[in-house]
Amino acid sequence: MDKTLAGTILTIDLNTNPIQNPSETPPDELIQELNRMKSENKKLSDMLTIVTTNYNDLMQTNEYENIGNFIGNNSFNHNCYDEYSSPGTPKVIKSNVSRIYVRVDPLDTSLVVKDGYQWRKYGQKVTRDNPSPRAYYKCSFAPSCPVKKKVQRSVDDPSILVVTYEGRHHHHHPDISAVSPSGVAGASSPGRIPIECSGSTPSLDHLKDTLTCSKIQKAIATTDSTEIQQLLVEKMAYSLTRNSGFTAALVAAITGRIFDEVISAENSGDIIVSNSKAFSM
DNA sequence: CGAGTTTGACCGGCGC
DNA sequence: GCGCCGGTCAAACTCG
Repeated sequence: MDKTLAGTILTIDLNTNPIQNPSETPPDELIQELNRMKSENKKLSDMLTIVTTNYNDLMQTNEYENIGNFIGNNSFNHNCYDEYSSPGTPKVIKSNVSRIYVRVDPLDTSLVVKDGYQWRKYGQKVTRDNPSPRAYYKCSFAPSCPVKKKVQRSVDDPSILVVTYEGRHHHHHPDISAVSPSGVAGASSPGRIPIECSGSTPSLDHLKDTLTCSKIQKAIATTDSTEIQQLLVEKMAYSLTRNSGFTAALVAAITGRIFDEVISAENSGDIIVSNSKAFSM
């Protein structure tokens, strides 16, 4: 278990399995920006602000449907969800609908995605445009919870499950510890940033409940907490790992910067990581 | 025995 | 109006 921040970021890089979209153009501007910031030895908070701005721009200008999350078998993935309608239709924002992708074992025929919530399957159907069946689930944790999800294998790549969430959970995450080996949880709630903190502080709990992608910048602006900033770095790094070039640049830039701060803090006796569990893998 | 899954039937929206 | 298709229902079934 590597509990260092640098280890966390590197682990994100190793565990993610970005699938390149052929139409995707590498965010060269971001790579250059990160390299420039690192060379100028900018402060982490400054880097976050700039990266977040570019991150939001990237998310808003993508022509293809929003990202997904690419992970190993039975792991949990998380990301920042834009809420688009299905591909092929005009880019219309559809409320409370999001889609993620999960890489699974192609030989595993079960349509099960472990996201920490409890789901009840209520139907399965073979659709016209995809030979693999689509499974329908309702959230069973809270009787009144309206959230549904649909799980179906990608027609292009059977090793990828396409999970479509509809609605938002209006209850707390039922089992935050059982979600993933990384201990990162809460991402099945569309539009929310998955943050887990074993030592709950009011500020972190507030973030956990209220942060959305559009609020990242505000959060950065209103907090001096290195811990929260690091969580945001993790969040953005995860989302941007679609591009291997950018991933490498991001990891190099941010981990280099964080490592510098950690080493500096250790030398000075300051405690930077107040909640190591949030970063442990 | 209760909770979850399976699966065929049914319903409603949409295009022709 | 009709047929197609995605989504949902609900009885039967399975499992712990």
